Amino acid sequence: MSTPGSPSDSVRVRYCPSPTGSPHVGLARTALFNWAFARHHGGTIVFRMEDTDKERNSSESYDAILDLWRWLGLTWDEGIEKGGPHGPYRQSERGDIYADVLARLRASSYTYDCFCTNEEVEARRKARGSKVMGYDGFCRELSTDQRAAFEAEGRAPVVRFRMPDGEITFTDLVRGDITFQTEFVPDFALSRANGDPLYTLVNPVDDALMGITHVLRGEDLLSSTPRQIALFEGLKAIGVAQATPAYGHLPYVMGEGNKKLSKRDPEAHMELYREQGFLPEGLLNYLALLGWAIAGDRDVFSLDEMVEAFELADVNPNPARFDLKKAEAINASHMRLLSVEEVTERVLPFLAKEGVVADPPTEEEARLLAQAMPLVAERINKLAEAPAMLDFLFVDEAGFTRDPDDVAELLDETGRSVVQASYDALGGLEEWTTASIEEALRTALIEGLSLKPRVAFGPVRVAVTGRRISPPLFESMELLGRERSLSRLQSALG
RNA sequence: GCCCCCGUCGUCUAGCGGCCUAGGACGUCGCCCUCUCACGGCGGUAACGCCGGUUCAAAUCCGGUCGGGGGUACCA
Repeated sequence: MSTPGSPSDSVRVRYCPSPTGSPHVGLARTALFNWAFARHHGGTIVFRMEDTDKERNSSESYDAILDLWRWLGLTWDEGIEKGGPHGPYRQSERGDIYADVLARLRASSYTYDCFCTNEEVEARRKARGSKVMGYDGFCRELSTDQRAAFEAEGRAPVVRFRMPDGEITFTDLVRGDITFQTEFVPDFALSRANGDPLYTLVNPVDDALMGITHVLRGEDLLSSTPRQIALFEGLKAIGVAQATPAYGHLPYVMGEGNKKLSKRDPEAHMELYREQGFLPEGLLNYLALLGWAIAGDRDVFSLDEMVEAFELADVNPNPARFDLKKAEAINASHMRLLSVEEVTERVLPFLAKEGVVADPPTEEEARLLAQAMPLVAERINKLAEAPAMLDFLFVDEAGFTRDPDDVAELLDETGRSVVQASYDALGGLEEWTTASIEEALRTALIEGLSLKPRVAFGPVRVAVTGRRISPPLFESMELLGRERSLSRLQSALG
């Protein structure tokens, strides 16, 4: 399976979302690529929660992320709710670990205490006319006197990492070699003045402690990579890290225009797609297409096929725009891959939510549904489209309503005369079957009234199903039954 | 400003020096099927940002340029 020099079964990757806000498509796409990569190589997936930001964390978000991951089927082997040898897996519970690492780092020459305020740094930068933003290294070589003076002022230091001189080159797993001159990478803070560790510290520390071998993340983190690589040298020196992971930066998922899909954009939220009735496998298939292709002439595939074929070298570094239309088309393809029984199964929660059937459905409802779904399954592209197509069959006569717009358009005077003729033609039918209904109506309307089919059946459809759009009319009437069908034709006249 | 990334149809992409008068998918347009819708079928539309270089040969390699994006925090 594994070849020399390529990732082997020792691959360890991680999901590390922070529970702030609702899960984003970019987050899911990144998770998917990590998942596919790890599964392809028989590796291990660690799930940890980066909940260091006390201000923005929420348990709702935490739950939403786990819920989403389970729905999508993005499994993991170690971490949140699973445990493992490197826990705890919530950063909020790892304070002692970070404090210890920070203390050891502070005792080394890799860091130094910095007493500067942002204002002071900015003032110095302006005075110097420097083009490089960020910290200027002022506190790098503080004398004991200077230090004492700051402390006498009541200042508390942040711990800063001392970037080495020279350049840092790494081989990005999707982009190839990337080099940064460290003069453009300022010394960065690892902790706040109050001692709280920052993301810059905890993310690499956890990767180190959890033995992460491959870090696949968003392109937005590309420019922080030299800092992490430099930090890893320090972590290795103090015995916290064994090795520096390999990094791969996945392309952005963009929204409309040229902006990165932002949290404020409703299309960015994964819940939306779930609510609309996307299939997890359909959504994931589409997400996979954002930066990866299984073949030149094919874009519908299963997750198993993706795992089989996925290689990081094939990931396209270009940013990709999220295209709802295509996402829906891919989803529709997956819908057509399901059996009617499977579609029925998946549609059930949507029907229950809309009150079309009980939860769980009654025996009678289940029976009707089994008859109706073959008509519906092939004409919906998302699960949430089902209730509107089916409710006319399940609603009782007292609760039956018609779409006002469709009524206005199709049940005008001529429309009602068509309905009347239909009522007359069907009233005496001996056998109530799709074929006999169709024959009777065609005879009465097409031949009798010389109407064009679409003109003839439109009003009948609205009368019986309440909508201009419905499953096939004659089949629908058979399922509805003679009594209710006739009663609806009748009520459409009044 | 500075640093980094990116650049093939409207969109997602295939392409890794000759198979390319550039392929597929979504979209879009036209037609067919048809009781609505959806499906399905057929056909059309449409791209290698630009300029140099390397080479017998470049969408593919190199340089530049232009354009887009991101990063420049005691956020993550």
